[in-house]
Amino acid sequence: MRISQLSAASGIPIPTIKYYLREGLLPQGEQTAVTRAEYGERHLRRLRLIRALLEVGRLPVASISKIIAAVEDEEMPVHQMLGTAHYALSSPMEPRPDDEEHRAARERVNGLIESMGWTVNPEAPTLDELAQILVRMDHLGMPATEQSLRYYAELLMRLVAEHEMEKIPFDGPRETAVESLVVGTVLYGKAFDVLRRLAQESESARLLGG
Amino acid sequence: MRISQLSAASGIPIPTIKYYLREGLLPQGEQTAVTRAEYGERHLRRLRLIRALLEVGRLPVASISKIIAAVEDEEMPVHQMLGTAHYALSSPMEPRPDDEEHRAARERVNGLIESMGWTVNPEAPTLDELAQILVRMDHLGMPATEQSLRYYAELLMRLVAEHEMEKIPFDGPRETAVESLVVGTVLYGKAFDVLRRLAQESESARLLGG
DNA sequence: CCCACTGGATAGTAAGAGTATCCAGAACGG
DNA sequence: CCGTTCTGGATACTCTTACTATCCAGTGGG
Repeated sequence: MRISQLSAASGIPIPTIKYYLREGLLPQGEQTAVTRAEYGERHLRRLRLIRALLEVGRLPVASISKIIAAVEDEEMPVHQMLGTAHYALSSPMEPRPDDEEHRAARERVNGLIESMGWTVNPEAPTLDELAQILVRMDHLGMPATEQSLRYYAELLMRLVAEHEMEKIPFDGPRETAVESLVVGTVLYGKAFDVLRRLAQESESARLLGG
Repeated sequence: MRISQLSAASGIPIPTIKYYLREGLLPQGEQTAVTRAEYGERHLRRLRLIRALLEVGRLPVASISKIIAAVEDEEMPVHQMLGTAHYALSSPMEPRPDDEEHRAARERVNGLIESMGWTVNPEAPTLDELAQILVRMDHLGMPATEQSLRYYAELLMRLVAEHEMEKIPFDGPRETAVESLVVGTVLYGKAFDVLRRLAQESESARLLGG
């Protein structure tokens, strides 16, 4: 497959594909001559992954690039790779680390993780992200109670463990497993979000009359 | 409160506040002279809402502006207002409406809504958003089954109905109820997403050894 | 009565995600 | 074997979004 065919098959313009190549999102094609390279099924698949992360996950190209670098690093254990993906998914924080409010919220988060018995890297930016959300909720006068947080956490853990992780083909090739994890993280996350809004709309219709 | 004090209290620079005023995100202060206006607690609260939607919800300013216009339109019923907010939350689609795959996925979504007995406006862009996600999942070789979708939907409905909607102060002033709804939609949605990633990391550590 | 501050208008900036142009070197079609 | 079409690679341009910066004339407190 030459670049024009890859473009036709994926629906992505050639200059954009070249851009992804430059940014390292897409691996180089197999060079068959100085001015010729051959692309394959893998490139098509990768393009679909990129577009899903971009358009559904709204991830910046730079984050996708980091995720893909981790996916392609054969040395990296799969669990650590997922950590990298999660890291890239976290909204970049620009917090004052000396913020007292944030520190207090972060303590609440630590307590939650501990009381759930979860194993989470204390360095994970996800934890600060959650703390940040708690701070905002407080500011807006609708604080989240520990009780409801624990309820949500419990429920999500059940869901992740029983319905998401078990689908990951850990016995297949590494790249497949790792892609499934990333796609699962992003697309399932989004699907969840959308379903929540639909449930909310329906419940609002029931309560308020639509 | 003059603008400089509003800026100091909120931590947002004056030019940015002026920008929000221009864009209609923030209501004008009470004009006390040609070159003087007075801002109040409401403006501070509104600024916090804006920043939460921007930084946590990652909503574009234009969408926030639409939401706020709906919030301030006293004529609009609360349920319809929530619809507007949901509309603004949906990722803007740029689909070919003649896409056969999309239509099929949309049928699956319609079926899901019906089998759940939910009341959702068939025009809601949220439905197309979900269909889009299903298409991507198919493309990436990890299709979602009707069964798991129904499981998720059921679970989310329980959660929304029993733990989110009941917190909304429908008996208070309209603006408060409506803000709670919007904040709930966005911040709870995000909190959920973050908790899901934490659950996933913990489960991954358990399964793959961290 | 004067000078820092204000609201309003206009213009400029920085980051992110492409798009467009150029170029010289194949490749295939005739 | 030769001209047209494509290609990879490099560079430069564009468009959008969310701010920032400047300017201006008009207060209003000390």
